[in-house]
Formats: sequence, C-alpha cells, structure tokens
Amino acid sequence: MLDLQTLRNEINDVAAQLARRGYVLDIARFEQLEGERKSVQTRTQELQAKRNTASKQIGQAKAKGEDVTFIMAEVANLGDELKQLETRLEVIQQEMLAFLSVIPNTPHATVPQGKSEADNVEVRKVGTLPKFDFEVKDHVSVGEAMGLDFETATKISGSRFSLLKGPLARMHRALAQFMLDAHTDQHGYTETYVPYMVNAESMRGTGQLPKFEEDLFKVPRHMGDAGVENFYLIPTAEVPVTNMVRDTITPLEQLPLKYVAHTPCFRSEAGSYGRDTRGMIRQHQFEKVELVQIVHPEQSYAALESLLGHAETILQKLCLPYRVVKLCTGDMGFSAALTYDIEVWLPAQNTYREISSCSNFEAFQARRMQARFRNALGKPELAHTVNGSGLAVGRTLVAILENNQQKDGSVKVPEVLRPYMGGLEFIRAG
RNA sequence: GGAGAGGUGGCAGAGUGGUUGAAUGUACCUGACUCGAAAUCAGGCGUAGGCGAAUAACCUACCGAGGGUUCGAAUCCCUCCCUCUCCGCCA
Repeated sequence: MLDLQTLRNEINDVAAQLARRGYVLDIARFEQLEGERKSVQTRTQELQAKRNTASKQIGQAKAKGEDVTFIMAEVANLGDELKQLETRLEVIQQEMLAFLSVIPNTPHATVPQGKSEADNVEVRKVGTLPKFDFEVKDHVSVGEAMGLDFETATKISGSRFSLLKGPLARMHRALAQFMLDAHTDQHGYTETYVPYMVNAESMRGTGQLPKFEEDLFKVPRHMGDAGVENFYLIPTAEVPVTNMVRDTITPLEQLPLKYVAHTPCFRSEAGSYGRDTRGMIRQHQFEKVELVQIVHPEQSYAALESLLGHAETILQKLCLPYRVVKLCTGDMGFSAALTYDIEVWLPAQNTYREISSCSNFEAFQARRMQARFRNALGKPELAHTVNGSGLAVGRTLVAILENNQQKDGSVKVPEVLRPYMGGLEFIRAG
C-alpha cells in the first residue's frame, strides 16, 4: 500500500511513477474521496466533541444533584446526525482503503522502463553452458525412466501435479536440505517452520489480497453463526514468514531479521492455461526455500543485493549456469519496488528460465502489515521487507536433470548433494 | 467434544455507567543530590487519525474483535476470536 500522506501531497508525481508500470491512477476518484472524507470527518469530530463535553457536564451536574434536563435536551438531537455521519465516514474510509489496496508499488528509479519480459535487462551471466555430443532430452524424458511420473499424479489429483519416486524423490528432498543448510550455516538466516494455511489478513499484508484472490487456493472454515471464514493455502513462504512481524514493533538492535523457510507452495495458475503444460515447470503444488529479511529502510537495497547473492550461491554450488536479470516496470510484481530474477539454463528449451525472484518491497508490505521498528529517536517507523527464492526446489531438480544428463541416459548428481544422498554419484534408469 | 478461568499501556496489575486515555508498581528518559554510581526526591513517558509549516496547541478514536443499550461504556447485554486449566479423543 502506498502512503496516504504522500498521495495527498504529491499525487501527480506518484501518478507519473505508476504510469511507468502501466497503471493509471484515478486522480479524480482520489480527490473526490479525499474531499468528502475531509468534510465528513471534520463535522463528525465536531459533533463528537460537543457530545463529549455535554456528557461530562451531565455527569458533573448529577454529582452535585443539579437538574440536567436542559443539557440533556441540548444533546438529544445530536444522536441521529452523528450516527449518520459516523456511518458515512466509515463507508468513505472503506472505499479509500479499497482504492489504495489495488494500487501497485511505485517502481524504484533504477527500474528499466518496459512492457514485458522481453524488456528485462540482463545484469550478468554466470557459469558455462554444457555441451552435449548427443541429442538433448528435456527433464520429462530424462526423468520418466527414473521415477518422474506425471500419469499417476494426474490420476491422483489432475493436471499440474507431479509425483517422484526413488532417487528423484530423494534428490528433491536433498535439494531442500542442502539449501536450508547453506542459508542457515553460511548466510546467517534463522530457519523457521510456518503454517501453510493462513488467514485473509496475512494475504492482505503481503499484497496477494484483495487483488489476486483468483490465484489462490481457498479453504473454507465454518465458524458457527458467524458464517464462513477462509484459510488460504500459501502461494509462497513469503506470506507466513513476512507476516511474523505484522503488527509488531521490532527493537532497532534486532534488525535485520533474516528468516529462511522451506515450504510447499500452492498456486491455482488461473489464466496460465496452455503455458508450460509439459513437465514440472508450472505446478499447482511445488516446494520452495524462501529467504525473507526485515530491514532498516536505509539498508534495504544493500540487503536485496546480498540476498540475491545468497540465492546465486546455491546455483554456483550446484554448478548450474544462470543469469540475473533486472525486471522492467511492466514485468514486476504488484508489491515490488525492484526485482531481480535469477534464470537457470535449461538446455532442452535452449533458454534461461526463472528459478528465483528477489525483490525489495520497501515499505509497501510493511505499511499494510504495520510492521515497524523503533528508530533511533525511539519512534515507531515502518521497516522494509526484502525476499527471494533460494531456490524453487522443483525447478532446480528440472535444471539438474537437463544440465547433468549423460549420453547413457543417467544423471550426474552434483557433488554438494551427494552427502545428502548416501554418496550416490549417478541416478540411473530403472 | 465437555467443564471452568481469563483477555486493560513495554511488563505486572487496579478499575461501584459519569472530570478514566485509564490508579499503582516496574522498566525507560530528564533533572536534583553525589567526585561518580547506587539509593532517594521531582518531572516526563502509548498508538493512530484530523487540523496545521510544525516532531506545537487543539480535537477525535483506541481497554481482544464486531454489534447493541445509554446523554455518556474498560465497566451492562449479544455474537465471535484468542489464551490458560481439567476431562475426553488423537499423530
């Protein structure tokens, strides 16, 4: 959520920044809401003050045993108008909140201008592309003989699910363990285990709601006479982990908070029909190791760079070639001010594919969540939130299957994973 | 699932429907005393919003959440949420 104060004072500037990412800010609507809010709120508070004063007088008069009918008569008519105004004010504030809730974050000044993925800017390429003296197969073909089974997954659940058996299932587990160990032992993150179902308030906090409900899986929960409240399956650990600090004031000396979590992620993938239907690139359920930092505003861009480095380290240790791109204004997510994607090389597709997305949200999420810290003056101030995948486990497995495939159909296990796999060097068919 | 007890400021903990945004203690900040510290004494110390140049004054809201009664609610009524204790069930 953007700062209301900033919107009031610099609306044209904000509108210009939002226009960079193709969002048209409805200035007229904003000013209409603001104008009405101002008059209704002022009038409401006037009446409230009047009522409060009179009520105090009644109390005092009664204590002295004086007659109060005169004062009572004075306030008698206040009730109706006040009630109406309070209701109206509530409505206006709800409308303002709804208006603000669907405005995306303003992009950082250094974010390249662009409309789509095609306009993203490559920052660096790391690693050397593998050379094959045989016909390269994609991960589906490589994996099917060794336990990658989409048919059974489809029977059990449907499309966009996958099932792993034997050494592939173990490598999948090994990857998550390896990533967690690297981030906790070497990068200073605190491991967390978090709920996979969260309430609507948490989804609001990180920006998934109210605008992207159709991307989420919703689980109804019956609350007796109070109706139905929904749980949502998390689309990323970013949601529960970041919301750890919702409505809290963190002491300055505890910043930065650095958390890592390994969780399943659930995405409805509504609107992506026909995209990446083959293989385990785009799934309703996948695993991800997520890095989250809650930082001092002055540190957030440095934190983003370091977090990006932590994610890159994983690919380097796995000897997977990748590149880092800076997303353009048109490709960035709703809540982000600046995003780097890490894209891993997939030889069968002859291209780089996203395996991590690292963003600085500045105060956008923190404002929604009221995630604050106590600054040097002792006053509460909004923190900045930074997060990124470190990495998406399923896609990492895909990358290993494709990059490490051998002429004989086997797959070489990256050295760093072998300790997690009983020393296994090759996964073979059968 | 059954029975009971609770949710009040950073923490602890009062609060007969009326000068209660809230006693008191503690923590913290400032000052006095002291060579310095401790102890003691005095003062200060919540958040959000409005108005505004203002981190000033003033006004409004906030005692788990949401409704209701009332001129007036932390206090009374209703619904829900959460926490704790005991019993039952359970990985």
